[in-house]
Amino acid sequence: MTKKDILSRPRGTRDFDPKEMAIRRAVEGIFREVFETYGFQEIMTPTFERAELFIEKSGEQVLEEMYFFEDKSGRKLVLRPELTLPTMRFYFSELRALQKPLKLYYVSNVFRYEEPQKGRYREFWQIGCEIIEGDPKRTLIEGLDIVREILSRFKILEMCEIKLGNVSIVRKILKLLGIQDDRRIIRAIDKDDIDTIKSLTTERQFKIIEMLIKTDIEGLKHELPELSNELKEYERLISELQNLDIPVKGDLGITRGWDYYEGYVFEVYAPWLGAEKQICGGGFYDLSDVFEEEKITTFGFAFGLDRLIDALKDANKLPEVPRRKSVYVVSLSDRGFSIAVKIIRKIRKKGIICNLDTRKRNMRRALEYALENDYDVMLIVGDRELDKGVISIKDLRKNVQEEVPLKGVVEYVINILRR
RNA sequence: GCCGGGGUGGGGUAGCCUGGUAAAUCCUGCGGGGCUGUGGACCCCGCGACCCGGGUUCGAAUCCCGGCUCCGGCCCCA
Repeated sequence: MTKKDILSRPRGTRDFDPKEMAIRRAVEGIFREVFETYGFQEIMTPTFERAELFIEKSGEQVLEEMYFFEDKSGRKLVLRPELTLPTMRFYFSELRALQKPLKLYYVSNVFRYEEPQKGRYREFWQIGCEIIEGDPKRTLIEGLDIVREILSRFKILEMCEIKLGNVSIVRKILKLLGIQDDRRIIRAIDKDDIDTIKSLTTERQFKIIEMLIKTDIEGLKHELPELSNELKEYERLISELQNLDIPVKGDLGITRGWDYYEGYVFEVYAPWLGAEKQICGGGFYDLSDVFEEEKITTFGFAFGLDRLIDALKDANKLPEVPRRKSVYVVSLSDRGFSIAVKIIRKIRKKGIICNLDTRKRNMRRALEYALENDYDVMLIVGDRELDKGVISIKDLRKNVQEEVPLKGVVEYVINILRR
């Protein structure tokens, strides 16, 4: 293990410097505000879970894409690859007594063992929510309205696409065509892979699946009259959402993780991101079999924080990071330093960002430092001042300096910062 | 798992094709000084790097092989 090895990060992980963190916190803050104004409450679940929680649904092979390990007593564990299953586990084990609809949100890191590339990391952050129990139609409208609000707060609503599909309809169509849960076809539908579909289907099946991909509702209604009620409802819902200024587009080709989704599903795209342009996805799901519980209405979605931030950067729509007023204190002697510590304590108590020179810089460099780092005020605690019982206070914005008696310093500083 | 392009001080780079003078360019950063206590300037000094391992060669940052890793594209995506 060389020094270089020790200094390198695990593949697919990132460090965030102060500048980046300020952006992330600002973005996160907007999410929190929207979720809370919509009546959601925050939860947090463990970073790792029993592997069985995730295997139960999709089988052992999903371990391939997860960080899997055993603890000292041989318990099989994984770093969580998503947050819907942990949230529902939490719900069924401890939260079921809470009143419904239960609206929960989370901001958490998740882990997937995949090849990193643009917009894909092995550790990334999801901000999402779940709505547990409620009328499905109202839940969908409420859910998509939050998505609309979030996109609107970030000023990218008009630039994004929200596509609404329905995996139950897709499933029924395939069943009516005599195709039984064929993952290859479903995958091909998701990717608009016409050639694969053609090679796997008869002429009539192909014709109808093509209608499905194109979301040709009229054509489907004509070919599959058994489904006309559901298709009509789908159309009606889309136009209702549009009337509510939620710009969804119907797209029956959206299949998402076929495994637990059921009913309406949606995805949000930021088309300017290229290959990995999906920034949000979700829908209704059914985990009753995993937890051996009665079926209840559950809906959720998650934004990929990292991708959203990429999208905001590329579109030049990053939220403003609020700037706080700040004070820099320079002391030119050890005697001055201990006086400075006492003064700075009082200023900090007022909630003002305050820093002091702990490097023994000379006056010139200290001033340069304060200016380069955008401080508003600089206090000079030097022997010359202390002999007179004062402190020099420099307004760095106006470039004026005054000597102020020790007792009046805090008030004087606050006064300058108020301007 | 596959394909393509990269990895040179803390950050950004030149050098690589066409190996060679004492092992490296420029910008920036950082520290100090000029200026013994005051404006981001300027000047000076200092700090600091060829991803790792093998090979070819008298000689490798440079060429070859392998690995790691980063970027991008596939595959996959609970």
